[in-house]
Amino acid sequence: MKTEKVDKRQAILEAAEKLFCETGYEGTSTRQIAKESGANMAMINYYFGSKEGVFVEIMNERIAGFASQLKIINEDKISALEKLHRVIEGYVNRILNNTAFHKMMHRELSLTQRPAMYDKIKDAMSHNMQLIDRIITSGIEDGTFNKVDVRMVIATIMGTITNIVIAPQKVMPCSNFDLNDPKDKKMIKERAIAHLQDLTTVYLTTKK
Amino acid sequence: MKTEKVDKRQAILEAAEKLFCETGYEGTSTRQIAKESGANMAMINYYFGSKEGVFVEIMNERIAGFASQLKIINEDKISALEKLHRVIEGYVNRILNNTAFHKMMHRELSLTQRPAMYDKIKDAMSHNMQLIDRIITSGIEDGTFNKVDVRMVIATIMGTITNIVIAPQKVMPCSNFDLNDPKDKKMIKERAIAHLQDLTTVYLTTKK
DNA sequence: GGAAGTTAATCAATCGTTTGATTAATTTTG
DNA sequence: CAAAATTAATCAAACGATTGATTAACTTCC
Repeated sequence: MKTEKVDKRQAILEAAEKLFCETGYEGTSTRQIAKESGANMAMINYYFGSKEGVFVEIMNERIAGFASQLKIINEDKISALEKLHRVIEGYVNRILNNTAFHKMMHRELSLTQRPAMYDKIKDAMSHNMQLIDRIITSGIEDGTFNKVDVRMVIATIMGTITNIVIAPQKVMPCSNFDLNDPKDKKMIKERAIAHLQDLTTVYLTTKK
Repeated sequence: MKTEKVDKRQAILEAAEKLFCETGYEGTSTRQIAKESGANMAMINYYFGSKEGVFVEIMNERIAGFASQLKIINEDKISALEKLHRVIEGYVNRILNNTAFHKMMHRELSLTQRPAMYDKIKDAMSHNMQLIDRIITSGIEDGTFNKVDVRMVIATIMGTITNIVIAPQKVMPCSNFDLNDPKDKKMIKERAIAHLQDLTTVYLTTKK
């Protein structure tokens, strides 16, 4: 018949991610997920075993997507500074294209409980960190970068982006702008990239 | 008798804050709060009306405490850079002395729901933002600072600190350090302050 | 004695999960 | 090929447990 083959499994994942982002993991009930996805409640346990199973699956898919998006930045042709700039650009774009998920990820990361999720998120993040660490360290070693606190510089790069996503009203408190509006998002992206590239250039390469 | 006058009201507040920090607002039950504080469950509603009332009271007390701690930085004697450095020092100390609360605050801030709390936190934060904004803007106006994206610089300062608190393993992933250990905390504080002061000095005052 | 503080018991509502039955699709078999 | 057997997907209903909140009785203290 009219085989409008709606993939309920996928519908559950998408509805759950939306709800987890909006109201948090604990704040979202399986009944809400079922209603939002148009699936029966039992389908959640049928496909994912449990509510937490849904969450884990969302994380797995996202992290896998992120990892595959990780480009090979280490072309020997370009300088450490250029590599860093590309990482910043990629990182800003990635996170600002998935603001809701990124907020959720940080929320769960800040919970001491749920150790499985914590480790999963941590591992995914530490990979990016090591990438940035190697770039900055190599720049220091070949003398193009100043000797700086590498881990703190990384905290600055990641923290700046996260701050923009989590508290956008803090960046432009007066205006009624919206990260969901593509026009506003584009503008914020450009500002963030320009700022971080400028900041790192000045801080890492200015000879005192 | 041994009138070790235990203030149940205060005990509830302290237990609730501890639990909210560890397991989140939704993840903490009133029964847990009662057990942890040694009070009867009805005491929670007797003193605070509701579970959310406890949360609001915690926020109110914390924010009030923070506001009173806000020193008058605007002595005309010192330069904009010096003012900024003092703000950084104060901000790092304040947040790293209340890491658990700060984590909880950010978690709640990242939830679209609970608008009352959202506004309360936002207002408390925007006050600090305006302070930093005024300092940087005045520095730009009198020519001692470069023309920078002020809001992005603020995002960098706040984001860096938050990043350290929320994901400490990202700062020192290899070592088994602990922000609850006073020795480690002191070290991280000093590194964060030194880094942010150095960063802002170089970025804001280096003539291109 | 009366207000404030405290308690155990209980409330309706909601939680995540499970059940048994039913339909739809696929595979096996004669 | 077609009937039978098997598997996958879906459903409404209900499960026991837990939720935040409230009640009414009791104690403490001024």
